Amino acid sequence: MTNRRTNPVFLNGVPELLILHLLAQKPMYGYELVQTIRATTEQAFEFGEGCIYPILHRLEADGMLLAKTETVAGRNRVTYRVTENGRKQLANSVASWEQVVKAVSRVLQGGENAQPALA
Amino acid sequence: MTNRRTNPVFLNGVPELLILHLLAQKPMYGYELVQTIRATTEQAFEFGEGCIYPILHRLEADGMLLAKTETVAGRNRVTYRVTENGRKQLANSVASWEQVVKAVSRVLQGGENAQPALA
DNA sequence: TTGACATACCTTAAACCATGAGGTATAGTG
DNA sequence: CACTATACCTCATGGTTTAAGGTATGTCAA
Repeated sequence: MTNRRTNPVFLNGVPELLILHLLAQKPMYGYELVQTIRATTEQAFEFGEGCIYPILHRLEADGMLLAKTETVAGRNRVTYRVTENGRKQLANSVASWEQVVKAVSRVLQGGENAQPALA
Repeated sequence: MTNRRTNPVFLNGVPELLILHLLAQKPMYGYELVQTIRATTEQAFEFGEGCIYPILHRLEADGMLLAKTETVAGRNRVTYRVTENGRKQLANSVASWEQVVKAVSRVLQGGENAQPALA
């Protein structure tokens, strides 16, 4: 009880989707992604760095992202951009997400004319 | 890897949401819920019984559902209906889900100067 | 000059959730 | 008699997010 979650419970896979999309728009580094997601969703999502960094590493290892390390103002930065495979993966993820939204809507809106599943 | 999942990866919390909604429409038993979800979503979701039953038990323990056991044609049935608290919880879950959808849309549509799309 | 804060990277244990496989039992069909 | 459908259930596994921690530099104010 005392469900003190910072984020809603519907997030499985969403961080990866958003990361791929944002990086497809413009190369970014991890810390920047964390801030951007929080700002763009108006605090609806607050994915911590412990969520974002592992995903970035995994996507890079899977060939979805390319990393470039640089030094800016004495600090390290690892900037990521999506590869061709990453764009394909993004398209799949978006389609998958839209399918989920559609399926949930179908159940939530099916009130009266819901057909009995069993005879 | 061969990502051979039956369901998409975006499902966290969705089964509970659908269960609450469906039971708010009409009392049902577990096996019926499994079939109904699969039928209503046209196979988009196929939540197994290992997913549904634990949720039913937890929701009942939390006072969101009321169970009634009966015997039909020699077989046991446990029919669930939502309580007053269950309906409140459902309203919260729906609101939460809509917030998630909205937040994801905001990110996915940002960057391309896209116009607000209507459903 | 000290301390706080923002930047920027990272790891790890724990919690949570769906999956997939297994188990029990009855009724009906071929 | 075997097989399928119904109807309940549990459990180990794996994947994902969380929350907390660690490292280090630059900036600004007291």
